[in-house]
Amino acid sequence: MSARETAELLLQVGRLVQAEGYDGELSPAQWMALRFFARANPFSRTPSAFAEFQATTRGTATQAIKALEAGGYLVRQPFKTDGRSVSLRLTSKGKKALARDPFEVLVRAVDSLDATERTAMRRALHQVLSTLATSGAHRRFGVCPDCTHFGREMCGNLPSTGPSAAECLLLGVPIQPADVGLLCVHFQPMNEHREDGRTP
Amino acid sequence: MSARETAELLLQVGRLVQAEGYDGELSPAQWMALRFFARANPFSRTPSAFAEFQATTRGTATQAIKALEAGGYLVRQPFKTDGRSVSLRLTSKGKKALARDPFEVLVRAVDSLDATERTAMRRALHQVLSTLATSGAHRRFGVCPDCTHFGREMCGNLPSTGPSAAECLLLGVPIQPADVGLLCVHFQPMNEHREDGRTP
DNA sequence: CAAACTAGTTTCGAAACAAAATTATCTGCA
DNA sequence: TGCAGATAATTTTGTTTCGAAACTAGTTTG
Repeated sequence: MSARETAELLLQVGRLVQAEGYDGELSPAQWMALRFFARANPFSRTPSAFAEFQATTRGTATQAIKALEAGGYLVRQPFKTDGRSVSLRLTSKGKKALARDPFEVLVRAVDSLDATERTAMRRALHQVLSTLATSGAHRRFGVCPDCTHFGREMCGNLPSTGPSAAECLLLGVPIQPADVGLLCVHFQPMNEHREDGRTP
Repeated sequence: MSARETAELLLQVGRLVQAEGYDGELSPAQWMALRFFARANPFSRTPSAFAEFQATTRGTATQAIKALEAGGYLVRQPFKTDGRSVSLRLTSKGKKALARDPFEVLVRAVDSLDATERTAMRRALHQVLSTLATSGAHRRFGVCPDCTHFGREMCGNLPSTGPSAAECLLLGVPIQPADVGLLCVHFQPMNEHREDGRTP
């Protein structure tokens, strides 16, 4: 009983925020893309990653990106290692636009909650998202500290290695300190039983 | 910091559920309409009320309703008191369709939370919605027990009036016991300071 | 080197949308 | 009463978004 009511409230919030997204310079999908590329780590700033994040198709994702690029909010940069992939990055115009993001009203609304309520909600939402991700076919995005593949190297005793470097164990590459808080496509949540037989 | 993260999670859930809505017989907007008319009280089963609930225009709302009517999920019935208004009602086919609502995966996900988490989230969402509604120009929908206009008549001492009837003080009409838990357009939340000068 | 695969793009038709115009009905005011 | 303005719903129009499928180009595998 209460579950249905709560779920309806969740949907209401989503719908309301999406409706807000129509005012202003960008469309809801374009705002979403701008937000994503602002929050995604270097591995994840690709059209495919955004498509997965947005739970849509690559074709649709391309169109939102194309519009943002034409408007001067994003610039593309081909990968060195893989000629097929491109990396999207926010321009200064893109960064400035984020300050006018209609989504900010939601951030402020959440901010007006007191701290315990906010953390309770965050925990609950995390769990709901996990449940949804396993029931559907969608990938979850997360940040390094919550990820199985995150290798914290203790502050290096060897002077050659820098002090306390982070590393992605999946890709075997170092992670810049500034990037550990960004979203990643390769995110694999820790401490989760996988009931299905999927191999990641 | 945590507020932004939490807000992003909210948006994620919304997007994910909307994407689920594409599989099956109805479109996301149509599912939303079906849900609304199943949960709205007799005053509120109109195209205009749905448009406000959905934060969209009346024209768009009409189209979703038209599709549902053509599919045999809804039937219309003109109001007696006002020749302009129509009341939409779910057919048995509409009710059966609700059981296949893709939104049910979210209900189940919320249901997998433990009780304290769930109520905490519900309270938090309520407050977020209130904040959003006052910041934007949107009306909140709610149920009688939370509404200023709800008049609980103590169980009538006069034998002529029925035992413990509910009444809407705004409209001055009795409310069926089955309807007090349904959504209402005329909902006015209790115990809320209005900082703006709006007169309801 | 060829086949299979992957990243990204393009194209196309269907649906959803907002905005404006339209019709019918109701309300208020003289 | 009669007329002006408001309201409920619909229709129309043009735009945007979306998914699906076809397509290009680079990469990996055998």
